[in-house]
Amino acid sequence: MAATIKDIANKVGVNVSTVSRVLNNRGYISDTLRENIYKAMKELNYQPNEVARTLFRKKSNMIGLIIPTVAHPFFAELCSHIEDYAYQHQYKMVLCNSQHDKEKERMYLNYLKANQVEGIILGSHTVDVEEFSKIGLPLVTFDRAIGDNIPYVSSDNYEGGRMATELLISSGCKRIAMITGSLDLPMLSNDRHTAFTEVASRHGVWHTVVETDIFGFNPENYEGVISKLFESHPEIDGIFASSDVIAAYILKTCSKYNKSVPEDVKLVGYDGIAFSEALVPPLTTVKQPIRQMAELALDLLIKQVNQEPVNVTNILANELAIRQTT
Amino acid sequence: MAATIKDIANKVGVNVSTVSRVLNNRGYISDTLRENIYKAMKELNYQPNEVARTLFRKKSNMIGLIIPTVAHPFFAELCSHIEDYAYQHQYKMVLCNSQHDKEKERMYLNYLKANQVEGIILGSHTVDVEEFSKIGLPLVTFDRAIGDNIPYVSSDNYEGGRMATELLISSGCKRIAMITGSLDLPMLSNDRHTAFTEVASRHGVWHTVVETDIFGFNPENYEGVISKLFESHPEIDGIFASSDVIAAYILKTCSKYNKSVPEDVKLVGYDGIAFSEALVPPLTTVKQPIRQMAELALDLLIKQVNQEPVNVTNILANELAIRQTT
DNA sequence: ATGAAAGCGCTAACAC
DNA sequence: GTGTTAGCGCTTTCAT
Repeated sequence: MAATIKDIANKVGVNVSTVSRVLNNRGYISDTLRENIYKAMKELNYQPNEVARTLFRKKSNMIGLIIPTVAHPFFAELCSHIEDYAYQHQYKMVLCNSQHDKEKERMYLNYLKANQVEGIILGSHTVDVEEFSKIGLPLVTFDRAIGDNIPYVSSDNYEGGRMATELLISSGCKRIAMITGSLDLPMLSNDRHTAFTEVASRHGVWHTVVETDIFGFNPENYEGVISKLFESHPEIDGIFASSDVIAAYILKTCSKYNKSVPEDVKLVGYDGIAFSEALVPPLTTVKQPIRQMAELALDLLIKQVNQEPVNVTNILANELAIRQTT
Repeated sequence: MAATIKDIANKVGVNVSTVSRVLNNRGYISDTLRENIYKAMKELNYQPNEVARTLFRKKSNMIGLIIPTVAHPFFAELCSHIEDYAYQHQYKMVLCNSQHDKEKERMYLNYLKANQVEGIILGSHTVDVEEFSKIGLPLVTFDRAIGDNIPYVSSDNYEGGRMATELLISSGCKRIAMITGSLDLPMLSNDRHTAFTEVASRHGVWHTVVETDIFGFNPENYEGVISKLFESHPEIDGIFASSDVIAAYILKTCSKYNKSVPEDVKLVGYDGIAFSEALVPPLTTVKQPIRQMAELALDLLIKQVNQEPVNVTNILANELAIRQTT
């Protein structure tokens, strides 16, 4: 059994409140007593029980992060940055992969609430909006506007889509396609698609859009969808992928169909994950400021915890990283 | 303020212990009372405070996972599977990225202990072994044997290295290289390297080994190291990479040096992460059973929590996935 | 400068 | 069947 504050008090022959005081540096304690108490703590290898402290203080120093899956590199990087920044702010992070499972998401929401997390960062939401509102906990979402007073952070999706599409067109593409994750979810990232069609139309460029499945990270599905596109529209000479992962599979499929990139088809991805640079050829992509997004999300969460006002809309600029697929 | 058990008791006009009883389904409660209590809970949107429960029960249902960084795809997949399996067992998971930072790792260790996690899964350890032993918490490590009674799980690194090297040689390679992460850390994955040199020597095949930096996921470093190898040994016709991420950069560098894979140089990776299939050409690799490793690790942890005996050594077989780089 | 006592929200003897 | 009480480990008035 780990030593408690009582053990320390008994050992030194003082009251627990005295020990508590040195623990929290409150009030006056004679130097010798303080020394003795520190010594006893060392000897008994004492560590304050943070659960008990949390119960009393009503402050857990813990946040929850709910994302579809950390196995997706974009979320992995996001998660890594959030954890990093949380650590700097003395917060621990419980990681929750919803797998787009409504039930799991709901369970986690309650779980987190019951465990007194101070707030939740949401990169996934399949559960109904009301369930979030009634949770009564500070919330920040990624790429989802789910309520008038729930702040969200996202990259400038429309502008990102615009840049990608303009680049394709200015590079000489005449027949362009967009391959995107499901557009069924009400996500801000759907603006990438809006921009694509608007820009292509404005330039009078032939274009088409194909959606992959809803689960975002399903390679078999990607390859099938892309192959089908190449079969039905062999003349396509430019593709905008809504994520770098999809772009990687496009690259793979191009190789299968003997199309060289960027000569036969040009390709632009989205996200700017680390792997996009390792691809052959290195992927031209719309680079989201992942680290800033992560830090901003946590800042917004902490502000809410501290009852400070926050902006609901938080859109960060992307950077077009022109590499060798365009 | 969230409703407490007291609020429910007051509302229904009973004692808190009665409410607690229905909460925990203990003892006899008249049906009508039970109904009333349930109703009150619904109305007040009551949720038991798990922090209070943890304090009393001395059971937090929480584990800690310490890894170098979840931004590395291998750890991302591992983490995802651990979380998945933990959820199935009613455990929550605190994610800790040590970034190979001794101080951060140490802090997290204490943090987790103080927060009464039931055990820790360690995919990173820069801290001294004694610090782990004295933590007095169930522990399971990945790829690291840090103590006689601390169970570890790993893939069969030697056998993996052997298969990879034999494949290179049987495919006709005459001058082979291994590019590996730092060998300075006392990790079991170093056996991949041992196997490489032993097998190559036994076959009388010329071979060389180059180490990248210690931080495992540093692209600039990878590219430099690989380029240097190609400059000094242009005749190399086979490479074994100690991770798929490194293999991806080798592929990229091959393209830079106009070496075609697998014609000019053959390549075998290690890990079997999702991305290895998306590469062009799809990467031949030693596929670790990541999901099983994750589940086994948690099983071992839970067994320790329940005071059940466990095997210290837990080595799982790899599968050689022969794709198109050999 | 230190101790005594109450209480954070919940559970579990022990009464009756 | 239900209430009373003590206590999990800690912090914080309020005394002295």
